[in-house]
Amino acid sequence: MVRQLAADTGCCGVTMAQCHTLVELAAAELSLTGLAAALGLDTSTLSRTVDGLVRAGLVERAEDAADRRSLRLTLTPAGREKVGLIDGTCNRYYAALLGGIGERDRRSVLRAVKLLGERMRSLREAPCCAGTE
Amino acid sequence: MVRQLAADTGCCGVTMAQCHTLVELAAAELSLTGLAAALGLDTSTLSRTVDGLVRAGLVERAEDAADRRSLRLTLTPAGREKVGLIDGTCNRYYAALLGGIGERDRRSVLRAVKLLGERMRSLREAPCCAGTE
DNA sequence: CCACAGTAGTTGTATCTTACAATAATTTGC
DNA sequence: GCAAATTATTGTAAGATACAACTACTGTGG
Repeated sequence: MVRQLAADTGCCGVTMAQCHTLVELAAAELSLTGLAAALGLDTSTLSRTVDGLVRAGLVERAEDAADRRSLRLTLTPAGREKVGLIDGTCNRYYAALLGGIGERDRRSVLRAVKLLGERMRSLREAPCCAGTE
Repeated sequence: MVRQLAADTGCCGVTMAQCHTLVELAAAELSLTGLAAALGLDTSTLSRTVDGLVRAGLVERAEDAADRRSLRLTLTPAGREKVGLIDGTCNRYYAALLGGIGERDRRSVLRAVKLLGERMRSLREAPCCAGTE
């Protein structure tokens, strides 16, 4: 059962939700609501996710002097290190993914993914069924 | 990217897991283990997912005459109707997605997605963090 | 200035998704 | 014919997520 946990938390030792949160916090220091908006999740969800990250010593909750209701969520050094690890893993994965694709195709794939991403953002609707993966 | 949009709620009134199961069953009548293999999930998970679909009147569990341990999982008429609905929704979504992309680009996007899919399947590793967005 | 409306986080509760382990019912292989 | 393998179900456990209720604060209009 411990093994299951390790396997399930295959993202460099954190869960997916934690991973997304860390990466988002690496991009910008945020409040909880800011984080929720950035990730499109509920604040209650994020509050608990952040709990886990704080317990893991990867994130710190600091008071915002300007608004005492608000949090300033920051990565600890360990948190930054973890993000580096995550980035490395992702990059290696993408490299492996693209590595098997010819030079010319690769360029077109990158462009296509960019196009699709933009298009998806502009639709921003609840779709249905991810399709063939 | 896929995950972000595919996740979240209501796939035409069924959950995501149910949706995947239905679509898989529409492609082929399967046993529980067959379904688990097709979807890469545990049989216990699928057993419960199927429970829900049976309760919803979308799937039927029938005995397999040849092997009385085994199930023949089949869509009910309502189940088939639901799959039609799902297909329609997906198709409309994809149409909307591609509709905003020029004719020439569209072809390249389709090809790129195909390439990526093949490449991913051949890697088949724990991916770690869906990446940006 | 102060009551009251609005905002930020947390906690309670509920549902969904998933997996591993144990179990019951069968089938199959020797 | 019995031991070993297979099929499905159930028990247990964890994470992800949302909505609603609650607390603590901020900011405004009288």
